[in-house]
Amino acid sequence: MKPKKRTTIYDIAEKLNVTPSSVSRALNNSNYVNETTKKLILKTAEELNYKRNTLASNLRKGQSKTIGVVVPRINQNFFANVIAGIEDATYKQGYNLIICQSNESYEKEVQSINTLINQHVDCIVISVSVDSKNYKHLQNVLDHGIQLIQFDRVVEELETLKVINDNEQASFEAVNQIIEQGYKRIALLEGPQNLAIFRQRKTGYLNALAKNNMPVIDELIIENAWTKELGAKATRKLLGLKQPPDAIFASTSDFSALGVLEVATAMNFKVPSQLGICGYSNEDFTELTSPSITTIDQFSFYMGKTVANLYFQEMENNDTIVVPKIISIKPKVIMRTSTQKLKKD
Amino acid sequence: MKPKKRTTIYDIAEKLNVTPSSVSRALNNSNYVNETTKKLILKTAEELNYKRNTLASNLRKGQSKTIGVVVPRINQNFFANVIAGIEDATYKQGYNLIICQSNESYEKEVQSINTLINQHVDCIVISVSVDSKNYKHLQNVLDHGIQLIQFDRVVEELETLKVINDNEQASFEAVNQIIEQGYKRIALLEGPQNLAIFRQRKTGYLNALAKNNMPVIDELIIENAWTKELGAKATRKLLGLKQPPDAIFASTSDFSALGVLEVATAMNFKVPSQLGICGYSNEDFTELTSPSITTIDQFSFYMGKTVANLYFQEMENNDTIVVPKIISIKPKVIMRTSTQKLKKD
DNA sequence: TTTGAATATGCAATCGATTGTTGAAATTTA
DNA sequence: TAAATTTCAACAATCGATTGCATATTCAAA
Repeated sequence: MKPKKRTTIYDIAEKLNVTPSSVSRALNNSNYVNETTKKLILKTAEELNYKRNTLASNLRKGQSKTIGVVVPRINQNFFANVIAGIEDATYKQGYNLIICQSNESYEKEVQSINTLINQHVDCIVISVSVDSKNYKHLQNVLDHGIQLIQFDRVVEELETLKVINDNEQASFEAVNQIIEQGYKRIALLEGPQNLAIFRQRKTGYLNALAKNNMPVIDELIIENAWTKELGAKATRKLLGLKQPPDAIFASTSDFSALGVLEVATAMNFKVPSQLGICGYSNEDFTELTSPSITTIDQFSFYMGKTVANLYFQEMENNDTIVVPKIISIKPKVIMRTSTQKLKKD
Repeated sequence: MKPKKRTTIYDIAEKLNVTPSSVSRALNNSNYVNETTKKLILKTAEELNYKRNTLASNLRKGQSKTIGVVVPRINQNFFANVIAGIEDATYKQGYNLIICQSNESYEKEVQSINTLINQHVDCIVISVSVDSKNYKHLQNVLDHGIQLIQFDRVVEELETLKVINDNEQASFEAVNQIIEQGYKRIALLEGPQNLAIFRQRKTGYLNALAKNNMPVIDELIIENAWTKELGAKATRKLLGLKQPPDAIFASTSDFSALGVLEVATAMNFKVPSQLGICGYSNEDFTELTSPSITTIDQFSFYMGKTVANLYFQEMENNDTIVVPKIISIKPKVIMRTSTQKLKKD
């Protein structure tokens, strides 16, 4: 590929015998150019197939109109939807998106952050990896005067803009509904407790038990069961107990819930009559399994849009002091067959 | 957010009483700096929390180490996986990804391309939208000396690097296997024929019929049935025929196949005994439906990696002329329950 | 006709990093 | 000791666009 010479404002200027300044002004639709000259410049630019060099422009203007996004995995439904939502909103404002995935690795997360700082992005949007050990790298973002917005998996101690789900409330409601269906021994598959979202979901579970005067049974709470495989493993253990649970709340993810369902089916536990199952995230597949899986919808696309709009909104009152703001979106329990012990009304 | 002053090479230079040139050379690990000075500069850079301004660097060097990606939808499994694959490979080379989604709209596709040209990306990777009317915008990419790689949905007339699936062959094999299972009247749901991939899949279908001496029955070929809803609609029509098909090949997508399955179930057609169903793409959900859906795996993640590596490879022999190269990946038929009319061996 | 304002354009510095050229100092070789 | 060579660092131009300041031109008002 030969690196072709691209037309610049100098080329246009030379051709028309004006200065680059005027060309620049014309292209930026400034008032300080004669209407006739402006039209002529625009026409010539078109003819020469001129494309502004954003690099140069950004360098001069000290901003990049670019937002960096760091997520654990691009190809996970929830994150893909959030990104789609962000893209949808930012595109309309003429902003670009640079996407990085951390692959749940702390090192890669740090490197991604550094790249984005180097790129002079105007804002960094992040959902931290499980593996996140500390938040020096996030502090660094702030130190560089770059707006930082955390979503979903947030570091609570760090005071930044945040868009989160009300995990505790959602979890509380889900467990409540499970109890209403008549389940008595509800197991919990919990996620890595270093992440706030998983702690909150656990709290919601505990609160629901307490409200219904149900005891907390330690052997029914399984740590770190947040993938399909770990969910399956946990289920094998749970269903092998002397007193197995009659419902399993996979608070970590729908993938985990899928593991539960597969093992339950293999072990000949009838779902939902003998075993209720509830997941988290409303992945597309949850309505396609048989039985379909009860889950919690997080409004991921909307979440993405909210993140983007939060940024634009904060941009506007840039003179005032930044108040760490938290937007909490209330997720919705999607009741499906896997927890329908009672007949439907 | 106050736009903080960031440390530049000038700050470092001033502090150490050397010139910016030396700082630059030290940071780039050039040999033309004294080893002691180099260490000192590196140490000071660290202390001052220096981060290279990639904009300036890129402007000067005339390259951006950035690859632009345009896909119809980010949050569609196939594309998300391809992107993840691209990201995986480019990240290792220190490249960044700018992602745009066309939302299947020609206008947005053109705009996205223009943005990427402005951004001086080194390469543009695209899978065109259904709505793509012409390819002036793609030609424009080439005119600007930017490497262009098309994948999956490619414009055949345009001679660029391409990474595609062998759609015809895959389609041929799938239909063959369906025939081997004993199905006699196989319907085809075809996609918009302006896209080559859909034409190829149709050809594969026709070839398989011909090879098995089976007639082409016009009323069994349904145009433009490429979403879940259109797939469902087509199925209602097909199953209402005097002589309904005993198998439906949704060559367009798994979503379409899902529509088929739902309608078939609703209309009390037994799958696979009365009706065989085959989709395309191996979306995650296809193994979770009941029955699970036979489909074709396109190795999406691998496809992404291939695209990225193709670029890096072409970069190396940049002095030679660019030969339009096509890499064809052979997809794999995933035989599942939905077409298992015969007992398994 | 003169003054003043409004309008248009040019000049030159700037954003931050890179790099070819040049020259001084240090080192090696004769 | 002188000459030749190597090593290191400074200087200055450059990438392309933007913008504050200064100047020139035009036009209307006095």
